[in-house]
Amino acid sequence: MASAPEPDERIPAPPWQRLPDRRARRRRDPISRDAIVAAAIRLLDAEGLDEVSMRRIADELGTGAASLYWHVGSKDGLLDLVFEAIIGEIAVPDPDPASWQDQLRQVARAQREISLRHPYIVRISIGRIPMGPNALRYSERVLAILRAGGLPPRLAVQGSHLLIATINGFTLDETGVGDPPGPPDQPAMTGEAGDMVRDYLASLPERQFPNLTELAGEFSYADPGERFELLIDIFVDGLARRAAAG
Amino acid sequence: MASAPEPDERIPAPPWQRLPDRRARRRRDPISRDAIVAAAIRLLDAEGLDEVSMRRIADELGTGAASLYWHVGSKDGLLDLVFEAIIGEIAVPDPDPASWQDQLRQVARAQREISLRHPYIVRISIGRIPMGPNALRYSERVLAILRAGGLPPRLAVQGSHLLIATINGFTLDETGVGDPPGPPDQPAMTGEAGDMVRDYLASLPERQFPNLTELAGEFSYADPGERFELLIDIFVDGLARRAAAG
DNA sequence: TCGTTACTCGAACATCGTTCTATCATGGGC
DNA sequence: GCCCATGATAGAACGATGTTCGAGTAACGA
Repeated sequence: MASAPEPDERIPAPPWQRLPDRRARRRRDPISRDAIVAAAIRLLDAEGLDEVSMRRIADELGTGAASLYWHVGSKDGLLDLVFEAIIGEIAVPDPDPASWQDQLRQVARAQREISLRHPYIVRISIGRIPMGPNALRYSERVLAILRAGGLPPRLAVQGSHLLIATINGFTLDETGVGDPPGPPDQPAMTGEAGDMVRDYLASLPERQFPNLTELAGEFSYADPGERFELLIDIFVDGLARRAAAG
Repeated sequence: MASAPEPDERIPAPPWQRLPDRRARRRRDPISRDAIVAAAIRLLDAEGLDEVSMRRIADELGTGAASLYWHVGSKDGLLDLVFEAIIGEIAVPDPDPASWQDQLRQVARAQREISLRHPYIVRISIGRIPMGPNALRYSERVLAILRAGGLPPRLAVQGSHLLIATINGFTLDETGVGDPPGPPDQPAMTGEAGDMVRDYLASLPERQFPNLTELAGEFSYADPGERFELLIDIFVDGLARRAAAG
């Protein structure tokens, strides 16, 4: 590319210029829709869903809350954009008929990883029908894998739907308790809190809860990763059997 | 099918309980802990989660919002009680080793029915570890079924956990959109909204979304009941295979 | 009868999402 | 050159939320 004079190139003011001294820093970084979404995600990751408000996001950008509304319309609109942006992070492999089950497992793990990196998305997704470009691309590519695997139309559509919902249920359980840096007034299911649950279950009246008391140890020893692998094993196996039977 | 009439042994309160320890009711005034919970559930069923505030509940009882706090401590504490009350509605059959898979299906259907009758409980349950007496009874009885089916300890615990989470994921999807209770019990993804989704998917660029455009029809004709049966088939089958293998 | 305990509730506080409106900056048409 | 339509900013305020405070009331044991 040669140096053709572009019409909209902005020439920065020379550093020695002191004429427009009236407002030295008048030209602040323009807040854009993308900048707002980025700030929101940064804040959500760092502080959790409950700590994020329009005013907090605006603070992060050095402006007021009212300014955001010109760009994103509402908090709900902003969360739509956040959801779309995050769903765009998930990578779905190109379909390979020979290994569609393994590919489904890959997709499941990728979705879980995203849900762990942004522990609020499942809660954000709740009232929303995901129909942005990234969401459509995601659905399209999951469907492609299932169809390449030979699933009939209805089973493919239902299967992709159920896979996503199932992972969401798991992730909701996994990330539901405890915002990232918040003081654990609610015990999470790991570590110290897991011990608390185990001890409490073990302390129950044995006559009334024979299984809970006997199996209390299993509750504290629950490795989420292991449990997730079990879940996708169950799901993918079951779906494959269903596909072979149909 | 009904809950077992066990001798009511005293269950100690879990260490993270957030309710005030008030068990003495001196007067027969219209306001009591039970009355508050009942009013909250009535209001939640009628108007949906977003429309329910402490002031609205207090109005329903002919008093002020501040009066509720002496009984339930906080809104979160009240929702704990609501969750407990609703989980108490689920009936879990007595274990029968010969038909544990069918019994699991029964449990799954019962849980879904509760989630349809009170479309807000899944969202209420999110930050909560269900450890009230009714929740414990529920877990205990589901565990009993799985153990009677011969599942080893860890698989039984993980399986019961995963079953509940999976159904929650499904129900979240089913009841997520349309918070106010629509007069028809038909979920939100059918009828007019389903047609809208189908038409939109069909209108997408075919080159970029070959599967979505081709299968658009399947999206509008999604019967939630059929899909749920598919889900529990997949899950129970997969779990049974896992039990036989291990 | 008195005092302590059990309970009620109006008023107020902080915070939330959102709207209103005044203002600023800038670029294109005269 | 000027001038105004337009894109964009942001302070102030509205109504609603969960929650706290504290003064008030009723009832029972002593």
